[in-house]
Amino acid sequence: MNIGQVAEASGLPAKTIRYYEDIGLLNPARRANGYRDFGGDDLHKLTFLARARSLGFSIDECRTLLSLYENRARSSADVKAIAEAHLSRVEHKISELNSLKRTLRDLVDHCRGDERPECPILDDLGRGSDRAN
Amino acid sequence: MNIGQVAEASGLPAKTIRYYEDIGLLNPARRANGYRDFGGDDLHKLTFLARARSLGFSIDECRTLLSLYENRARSSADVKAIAEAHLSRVEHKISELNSLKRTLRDLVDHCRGDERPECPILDDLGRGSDRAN
DNA sequence: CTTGACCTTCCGGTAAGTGGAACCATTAGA
DNA sequence: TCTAATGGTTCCACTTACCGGAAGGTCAAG
Repeated sequence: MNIGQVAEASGLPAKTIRYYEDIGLLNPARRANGYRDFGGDDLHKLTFLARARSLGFSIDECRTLLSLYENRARSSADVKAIAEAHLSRVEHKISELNSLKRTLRDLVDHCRGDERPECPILDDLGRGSDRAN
Repeated sequence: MNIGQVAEASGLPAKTIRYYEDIGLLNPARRANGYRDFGGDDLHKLTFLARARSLGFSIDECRTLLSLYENRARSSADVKAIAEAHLSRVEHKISELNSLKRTLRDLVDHCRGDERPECPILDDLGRGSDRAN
């Protein structure tokens, strides 16, 4: 398959696929004309990567996950550890964003949003860091 | 004040302050010896920026916010619009992360995490995109 | 006079790609 | 057969918001 076809099939942009090859996640064969020649296993890797990336795993985690995927002697504990670490990162981020959201909501709700210059949002930003959060 | 002192006072690293000058957020005076010489207004700007950045506003938004802050003829509506846009970005991100979290939680909960290779997480990643989310 | 802390600029790197230029290959149509 | 369209190729620059480090200038203290 040409790159356009695996791009279509995997849902990843061709640019991204080339990039993945560049950083060594992939090693597709080459034809005589220099074109990449992707096999079914390459496509499979790419869909694996697409899914893993869509779950927010970093490229480095994807690399490890992929090697575990291809290693029949793996321990599921290793996979789970990566996923749990990622999950707690996500949970941490969510709580950060929730606290951010409350602050922003509060600021926004107190601003009239009219043609006048008075603005509690700017007041907050301008008033150093002596606040309650 | 020297950069180390405003860094201390604003809570921003000196590197960041130089960067902010570089991208035109700031224009501190210079002494004869080439050292930056920060005034009270510079420090005020920096604390404004530190707070705005900590609320997750982009540098570009900070630039706009700062110019509104310094513009006595502003409309609070302009400020509010920026904050609301940011708030909805945050809310959007939160809901994305929540759905991600559910998926990851589900995957993690179904993985034994032992020394055996069987792993529902890898099964999911490897099984194309024919799933329910 | 030297040591150490502080300042300066500049270069490179980060994550994960995206956009574009310049160029080659393949194929369909006039 | 020429040409145009489409789709490959490589390489370089750009993105965000900085951080790390090198090479070197400045300043106060001992």
